[in-house]
Amino acid sequence: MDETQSKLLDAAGPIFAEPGYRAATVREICQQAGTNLAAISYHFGDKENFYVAAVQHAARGCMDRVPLPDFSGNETAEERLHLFVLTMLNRVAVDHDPAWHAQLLMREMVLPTRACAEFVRDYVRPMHDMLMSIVSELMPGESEQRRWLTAASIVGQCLHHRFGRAVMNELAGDSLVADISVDALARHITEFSLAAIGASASEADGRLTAVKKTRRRIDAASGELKFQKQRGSL
Amino acid sequence: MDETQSKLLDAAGPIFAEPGYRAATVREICQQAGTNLAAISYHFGDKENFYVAAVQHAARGCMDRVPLPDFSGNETAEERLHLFVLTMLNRVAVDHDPAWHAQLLMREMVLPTRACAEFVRDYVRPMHDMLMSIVSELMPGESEQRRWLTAASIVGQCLHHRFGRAVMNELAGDSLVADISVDALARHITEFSLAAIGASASEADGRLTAVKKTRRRIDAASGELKFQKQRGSL
DNA sequence: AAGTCTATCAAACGTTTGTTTGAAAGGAAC
DNA sequence: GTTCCTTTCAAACAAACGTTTGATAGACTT
Repeated sequence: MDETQSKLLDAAGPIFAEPGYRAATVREICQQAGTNLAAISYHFGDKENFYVAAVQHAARGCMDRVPLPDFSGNETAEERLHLFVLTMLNRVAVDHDPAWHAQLLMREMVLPTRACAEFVRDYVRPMHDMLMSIVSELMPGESEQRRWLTAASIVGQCLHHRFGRAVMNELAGDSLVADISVDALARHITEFSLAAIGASASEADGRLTAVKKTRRRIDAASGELKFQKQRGSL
Repeated sequence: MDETQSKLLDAAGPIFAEPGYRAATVREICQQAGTNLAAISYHFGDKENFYVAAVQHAARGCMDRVPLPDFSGNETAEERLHLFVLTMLNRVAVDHDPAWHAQLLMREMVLPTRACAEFVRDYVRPMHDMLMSIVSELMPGESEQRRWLTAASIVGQCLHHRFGRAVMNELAGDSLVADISVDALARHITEFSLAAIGASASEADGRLTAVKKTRRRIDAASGELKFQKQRGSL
């Protein structure tokens, strides 16, 4: 990977993520990257190809920063679900140092473009497969559609704390009710879902040693985990 | 309301909803509305004010089409939750005749603009209050934050079938696993949430007469309830 | 040392953008 | 019929956009 291309992709992320594709100008991106105006056309052909590359770049960055947990094999399904939820929240709901990785990917999810298929294949599919295997183990004998719906319920709970953030902040006002740590959030979603499935949530709550280990690893890698306020513009 | 303004707002909805604010041109909107190019500047000042008006217009349209249920008072909390979920899904997850109402509002939710505060006040807040009262009745004695988290879990499940639709279609491929009716979806989310809360889901499932009545009313008002594929462009 | 390929640069290109302008048209009031 | 106010219209405006151009400099090959 050329150095100029890296600089362009890094500079493009926040600009594509914040005001969107159309509002982002190649002039601003190039200026931010410290390159010439013609650099994008030269290296990527045109703006649209460059955007697709930026989405892939964001997906790689997001996966590198918060990798999927690799289970040793002796965790219970409940523990694995808790770890999955925690990982997912750290990927999408938490603003890490460069916050635009997740922002750009979430934009791609709601407003899919040409980059969507690849995004699903590289980023979404692995998470989906992992969750489906956990859910299948938690509710054996159920139909595939019921497991699919259950997975959708779990994912929806996680994603809501990204997509609904602006509205929830507006809704909560000065109340501290929406101010909650990622760990508490993961615990709630896990217990909520386990109770819904019918498994014993309290049973899973007792032995979460593996969760604590991974949580520490994520904390160390990502530094600040607090939520940020966001207010967009037109 | 002037007739020209109505025509402009109606024409603007799908154009603002589909490619977004920046990509929408006043020329195309005016041409679609059959008005002169200067009409938007004349009646609304500038494009940004006009966009805010379009969002308000969409919110009114969406609330008129799928009004909140007015409970007679003798429904159980479980029935009320089921009705609420069904209403919410019909508002956000289903593409009605003019599909752009919900599209524009969901865009406003994820990418908030100046129109967000008013959108929350008029559209989101009433739904939130209703859900919170139901949840409070379902889990008495719990802290406000736990009720808030529970409400977020329920709302997140509903919204996911709008925000995650493109990705879920891509994920499901040719499989029919993601092809599900709104009624079945509402039933799943309601049972899932009731089980999570700890209330008896089967108890609520037995007597859903009020639900059936309202569902018929919604069906009659909205006609086609099937999901639509959507594939965006840059 | 001459030739070749690649990357960068300032400048300019043609288009499209939101907005403004001044004239023209339509009523309502008197 | 004259005046006044609102609305519509075609035309033009300046600004910003993505992209292209031709020149320049450097690195590598022969």
